[in-house]
Amino acid sequence: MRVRLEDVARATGVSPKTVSRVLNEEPSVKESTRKRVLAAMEQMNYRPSPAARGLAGSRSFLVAMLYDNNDNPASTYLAEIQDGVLEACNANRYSMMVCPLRTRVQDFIRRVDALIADHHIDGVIVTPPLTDNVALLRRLNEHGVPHASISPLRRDETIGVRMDEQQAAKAMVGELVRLGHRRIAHILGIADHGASRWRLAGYKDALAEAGLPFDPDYVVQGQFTFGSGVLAARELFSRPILPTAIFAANDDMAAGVMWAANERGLKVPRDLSVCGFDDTPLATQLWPPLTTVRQPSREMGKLATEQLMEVLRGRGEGLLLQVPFTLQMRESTGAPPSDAT
Amino acid sequence: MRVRLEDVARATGVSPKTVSRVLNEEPSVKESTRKRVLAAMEQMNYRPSPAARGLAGSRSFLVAMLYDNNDNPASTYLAEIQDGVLEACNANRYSMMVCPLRTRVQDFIRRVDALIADHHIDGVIVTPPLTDNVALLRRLNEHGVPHASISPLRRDETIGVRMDEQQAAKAMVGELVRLGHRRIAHILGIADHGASRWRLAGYKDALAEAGLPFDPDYVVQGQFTFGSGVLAARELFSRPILPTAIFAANDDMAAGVMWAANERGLKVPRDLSVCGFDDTPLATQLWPPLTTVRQPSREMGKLATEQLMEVLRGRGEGLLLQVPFTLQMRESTGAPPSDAT
DNA sequence: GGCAGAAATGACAGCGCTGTCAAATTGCAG
DNA sequence: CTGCAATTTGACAGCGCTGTCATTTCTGCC
Repeated sequence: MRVRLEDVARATGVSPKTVSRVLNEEPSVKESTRKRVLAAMEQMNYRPSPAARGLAGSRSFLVAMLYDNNDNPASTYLAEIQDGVLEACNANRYSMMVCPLRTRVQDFIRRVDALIADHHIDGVIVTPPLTDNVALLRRLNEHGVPHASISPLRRDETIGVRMDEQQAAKAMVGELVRLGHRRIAHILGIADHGASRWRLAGYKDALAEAGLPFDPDYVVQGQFTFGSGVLAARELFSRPILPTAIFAANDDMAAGVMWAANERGLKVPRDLSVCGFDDTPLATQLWPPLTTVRQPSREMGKLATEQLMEVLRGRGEGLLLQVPFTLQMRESTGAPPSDAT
Repeated sequence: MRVRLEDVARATGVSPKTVSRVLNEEPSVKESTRKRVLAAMEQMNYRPSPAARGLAGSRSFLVAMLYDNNDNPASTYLAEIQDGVLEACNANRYSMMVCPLRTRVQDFIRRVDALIADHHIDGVIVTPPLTDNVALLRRLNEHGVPHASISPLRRDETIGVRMDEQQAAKAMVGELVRLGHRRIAHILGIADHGASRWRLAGYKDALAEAGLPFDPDYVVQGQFTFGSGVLAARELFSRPILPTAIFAANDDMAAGVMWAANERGLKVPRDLSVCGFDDTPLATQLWPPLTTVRQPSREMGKLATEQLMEVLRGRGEGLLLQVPFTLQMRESTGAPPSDAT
């Protein structure tokens, strides 16, 4: 039948417990013994039973990735993160479960309780916007389940990975300034998402640095969706003096802006420059292709998971890493119209 | 501590084994006993330990969703399916694992072996294009692991869910004919994908029904990607007589066609009608919004999983269901230019 | 060389459930 | 009522691993 730990023990001439120690990378095993055991495991193609390990021990070698099923960020974003998380899990011999949460439903916390109780989840990866859900985070702490966050709003007491979105937004808008734009509008994301705050802050920073005034009329609320981008752009187009560039807080809204521009007969980038944030596949599927900020989502999923692993393996506290951003200058941005004041 | 099966047994005054029987919905339990046990479970908030069940029994209550990580169909498509699968799993008290496979890598089959051996996977959901990977299917059969497919190429000996893509494609192209088009081109998907074959077949059917000739020059190879759509469209635009409508085998390629049309100064739909297949979010993020065929991916994931559950629960053989399609007529299609011959 | 203390290993029970098979209970014909 | 089969329930071992604690082996040092 199946090769068991006991079989490996017999083959190596040690006790099952010692093989177990090797398996769990416990330190108190003589190097020579470890080598022999590992060789036998390899040779016999031994594969530990997760069920037995979970039952006997306290660990399940299971990680859950939580995501919000209401305010769904672009699914491509989540899919990429999931890919990265999975990669890191596999590398560490962990398994992953995905767990969509409907935060709008009253007892979504119950789902978390059930998940943890049922499966003895060892650790959790939290994706935006759940990263800022205090009820969720409190619950995870109560359960004593370590978690790593991707782009969390708060930077203290949190491990995981982030990108300096404020700097990125500042750089993006700075680029617009460099192209000659003076009237730059911004479309906000959903109010309480960290992404929205940072991107707005970066926008303001860039204006300040360029000595441009901050005009509240040029900042319109959006919801991160294509449709909200269309509406926001229409609103901006109703201003007495039109902006020459619009920085949308994400790509979907930027796509909406381009639609609205088309609608109004504005040619991008000749009459209006448009840029977004995230660099989703959509960015290169628009015409013209969208200038945006590239965010390495896959990599971020992987890094956050690796930090979680540090904790799970008891190797340390885990860090909040920071990954670099890249500006993707494409054809949706250009110099402002020459007749612009 | 944790409420165990034994605790429920004691509270009900029956043996643990009887509680176990109730838990597993075994038939040989008197109705009155079952009710009492279920009540106690509910009242004590009993949650069975998957680890213990997996260890003692032969079942793991785990389902794996396999997908191809090379020829990745649009990630939104997979995300939707995943959502549906997850929903059905939860409803049946099963858990789900996701498992990306790199079929191009020599030993991807090993990953499947490992998955099944490690986790004692009870059943598998196979997504396109893995549904047609004979090596994979053979392996699953060797392992004796039941599987349900989503849009499989073969219709025999397979359970899961499909859509009549050929009929859908025929209807779509038929719609173009009705609008007055006579020169309708088609952009193929990746050669060995079922989706490509069916959509081509439907295209041919519609031409035949309309009494239009099939012109091989109007059928160009694509790869399901945006870029390949651009290239294919350029090729079509090099024909001595241009088509008045292009039916691309999926939305991404249709988006590419629209880009290429723009490039060439063709106005959609005035000069050229464009339509796709799948109704991904992209379809409504284009300008003009894309006419396409809606495929209920989420629903399909759910239905396929439910069929798998039928088998896992020993309630039957499972069926290959068929779901209806819907034509989404949007603004990328219209009457052909009046000067068209 | 002998001894304390550290390092390495092992014995054993038990995690929470289910499979097997035996026992008790029920239903029903005679 | 009895007897026999069908139905319902229970006793018990054991799935494959790890925690606890005892035991053995190895150090360095007087």
